[in-house]
Amino acid sequence: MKTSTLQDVARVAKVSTATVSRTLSNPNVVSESTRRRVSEAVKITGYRINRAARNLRTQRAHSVLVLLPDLANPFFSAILEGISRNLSQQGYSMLIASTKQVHDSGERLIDYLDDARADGMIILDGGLDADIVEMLETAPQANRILFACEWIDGANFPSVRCQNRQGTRTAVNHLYDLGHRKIAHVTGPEGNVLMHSRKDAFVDEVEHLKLEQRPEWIIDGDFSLAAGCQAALKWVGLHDRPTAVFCASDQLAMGFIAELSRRGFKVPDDVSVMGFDDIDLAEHFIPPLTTIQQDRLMIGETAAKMLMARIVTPNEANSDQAAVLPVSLVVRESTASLR
Amino acid sequence: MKTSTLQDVARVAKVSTATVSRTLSNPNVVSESTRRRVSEAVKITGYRINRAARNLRTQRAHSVLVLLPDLANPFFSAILEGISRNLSQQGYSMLIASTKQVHDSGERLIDYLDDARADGMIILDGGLDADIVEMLETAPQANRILFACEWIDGANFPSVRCQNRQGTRTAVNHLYDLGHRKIAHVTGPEGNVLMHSRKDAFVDEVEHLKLEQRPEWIIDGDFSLAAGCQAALKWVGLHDRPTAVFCASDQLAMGFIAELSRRGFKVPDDVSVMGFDDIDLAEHFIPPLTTIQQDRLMIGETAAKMLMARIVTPNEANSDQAAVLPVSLVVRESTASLR
DNA sequence: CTGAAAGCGCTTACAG
DNA sequence: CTGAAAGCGCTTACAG
Repeated sequence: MKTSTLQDVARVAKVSTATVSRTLSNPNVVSESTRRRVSEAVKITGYRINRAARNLRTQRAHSVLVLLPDLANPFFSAILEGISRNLSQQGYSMLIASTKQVHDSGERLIDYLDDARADGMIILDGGLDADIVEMLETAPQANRILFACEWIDGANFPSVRCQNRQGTRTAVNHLYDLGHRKIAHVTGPEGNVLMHSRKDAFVDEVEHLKLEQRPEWIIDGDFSLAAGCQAALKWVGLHDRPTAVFCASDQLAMGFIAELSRRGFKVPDDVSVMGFDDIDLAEHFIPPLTTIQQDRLMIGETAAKMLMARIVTPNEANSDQAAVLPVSLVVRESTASLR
Repeated sequence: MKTSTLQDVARVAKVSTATVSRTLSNPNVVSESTRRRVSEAVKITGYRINRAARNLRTQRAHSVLVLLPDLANPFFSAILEGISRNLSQQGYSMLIASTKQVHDSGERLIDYLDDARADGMIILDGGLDADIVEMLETAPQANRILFACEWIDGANFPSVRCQNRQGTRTAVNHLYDLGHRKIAHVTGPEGNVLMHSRKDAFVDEVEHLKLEQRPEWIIDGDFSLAAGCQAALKWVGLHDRPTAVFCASDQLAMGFIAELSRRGFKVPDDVSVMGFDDIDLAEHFIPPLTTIQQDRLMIGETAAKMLMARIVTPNEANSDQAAVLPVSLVVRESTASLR
């Protein structure tokens, strides 16, 4: 069974293909009777538009590429959901690839835009190499590239992110309000924009609150469970242990707590621990994790919306260079008053 | 800056577009000197193929749709990674959508194939409505549809899955070998093929080992953390508590354990608990989870490979109707000998 | 080994 | 409001 084309519909409806096309894309420019005849013919023939043909003709791929650092990282799933929701609403498809894979396959990121596979891209990876960033910046399609969650310092791409600094301040103040005066921070990976943003805000706030600061209370991590475990060992080894620890991600916090309980420490009795993100697991963890919530669904939706605006009306760009979405404190049971 | 086309390359190389096309897709059918001239011209013009044009001409979308029940579920990320790896190797792109979203947007799944957006689809959702399944089965492109992880009982689609029955048997025997004779099972969601497959295998194996069986030792769940918590409450309420519990998913097991420790029970001291899947978190959980490992990366790769074979050579299909991938027992600390 | 030409299935000025 | 015609950028028999 051959799938039917505009021609087939036109023949059945006894109109030209132009008219069928118009009827389908802009019904109110044709007459009532034409509309009826065409929609009847569509039903009879079982016509489905051929997107490849439309894409070629309109010079639009009608799809957007989402670029992740790593497909296997569950942090991104809710963001994808948000992006996809907004995209499909506008008849766009979502293409997914990981930075690493694109690189390994010898392709260049910009190829996706160059070869008409995608009309724009949302990049969730702030760790791109400098030469790749430069290639993206100087590309003619640069205005159809947008970052979400992470971003590139110094580059001029629009971005969607959460209030990393504000969230960090809120976290430190939550611990402060509970009476904690010795607070440690487990950081994200070196070089990561989120890591720096949160660490800087942490240092600032601790200073602002006139709390004691020690270099060994800033513990290097990398957002992962494993790094959280490592950090816990460092904490255990400190002579003068902080009574509270703010971790740059929930995964870090979970690893931290896991390792501590393995060694006989209790959270929050022996130390209060906070995360950042509020991933699904956070509320089911033992103990349920106090954390800073970012609305990943909204980050995704906002990113898609901003990108689509730039794709549809490329001229009016640069009106919204960045969207910074609010975060909120979620108090659960991994933090407690200092006794 | 306009992107250059085959025409531009042809002009610079002083050959026909046909020759350029040949050189690019099948270099060894042209002469050495032509090859040199063309690749020189490609470099000069910065030519990138226009995929929309190629797709239209070749009647191939060069992309595959992966259909998830739910984008926000982290269980699938490793599978996507596997699929994407294989696909991009063959120059194919990966489109992602969720069953729910497609349905909500008023589209039909088969549209993706019908309108030349995708050449095939990998469905990770065994819970499709019967009418949708029928539409897929009777479609002309039915042979380019494949299920992975889950499948549809009674439908004739090829599928990739893990050894659900064998894994379950292995789990029960692990507990048996540790001395447990009273073993409970927390199931997946009613109606789910994996739930039935694992539950049936559980019942069979318990019977085969001549263990005591009681209806209340089969606890209804649904793969989620929350359901695991619920199940734990049921276990606590039993007069004669099983000494070991096999959960149909890791998430269930984690919820189960979390709720138990909230109530002062210790795992594995008071009860041994096992999961199924071996998700990333399993080894970092407290206690690290004994579970049945399925290789999600390989499931993804195998699915992509099987589908691509059917897309490239549609005729030779039906040679491999199902791939059943091995699982393995991973013993950690959530199970222990009965004392 | 190479070129001229047709055509994939649409959309969109242009003319009426 | 409608149709004839051009053309998006490729690939591929066909002929030489």
